[in-house]
Amino acid sequence: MENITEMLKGVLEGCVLEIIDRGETYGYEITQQLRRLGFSDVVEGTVYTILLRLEKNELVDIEKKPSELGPPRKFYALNDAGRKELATFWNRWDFVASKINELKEK
Amino acid sequence: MENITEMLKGVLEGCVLEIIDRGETYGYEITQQLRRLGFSDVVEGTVYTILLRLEKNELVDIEKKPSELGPPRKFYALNDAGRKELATFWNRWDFVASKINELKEK
DNA sequence: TACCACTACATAGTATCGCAGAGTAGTGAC
DNA sequence: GTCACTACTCTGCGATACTATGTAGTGGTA
Repeated sequence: MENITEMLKGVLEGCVLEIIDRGETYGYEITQQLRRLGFSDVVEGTVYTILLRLEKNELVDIEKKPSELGPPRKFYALNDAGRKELATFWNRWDFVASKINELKEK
Repeated sequence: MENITEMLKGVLEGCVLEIIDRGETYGYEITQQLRRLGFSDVVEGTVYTILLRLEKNELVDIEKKPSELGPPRKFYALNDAGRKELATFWNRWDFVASKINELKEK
């Protein structure tokens, strides 16, 4: 799917939060998951800027662990604020999606 | 609903296209419709920038008509390119929405 | 030994979009 | 003659995803 960039604004960060909530993970892996999900054009740089933002906003706990396959990994886990933000995100999504679909249907 | 600004990016323009497709209309009226739909914080400035963009991208035909209630109105109607863009928008929306919901469900 | 592929993180700069804020104008009511 | 409502325009800003590039560790292979 082409040119979904603008539509991803405000939702990609929520997707990253959701993925982290499923279990401690790291940037490279998150990127792969998003690509597998269907957002095949998402690149690492995008995910890392989101992760740094989450860190800056204190929504995640971080732990650095060595990898057997390359450089050390930075593992992310949601803290309380992160879980709260995730819930807020889904509320916003449900609201917007329902309104858009309402417009679409009738 | 608060802070849905980012989530509206790439979506609001599509909504405006859809509203115009329902029948020739003008900026002020479109703003009212969006607010009635539930996007109550949408302001005129936002809609007008979208309309100017649609005009610049040659997606609409424009006709100026006098109003009995105030200044003359600029009526917008989709041209072929506009209808094509609208279809593309809904394709993108269906794709993104399905992927997000997929992530949400499982 | 040299090169390549894959893993893994970082960041400066750019484009796009919705929004805030202010202004201009026309009509009618009180 | 002030106010409310209708109606359009414009400048500048903040947030976000993307582009492009760089760094670095590991393992395979020729």
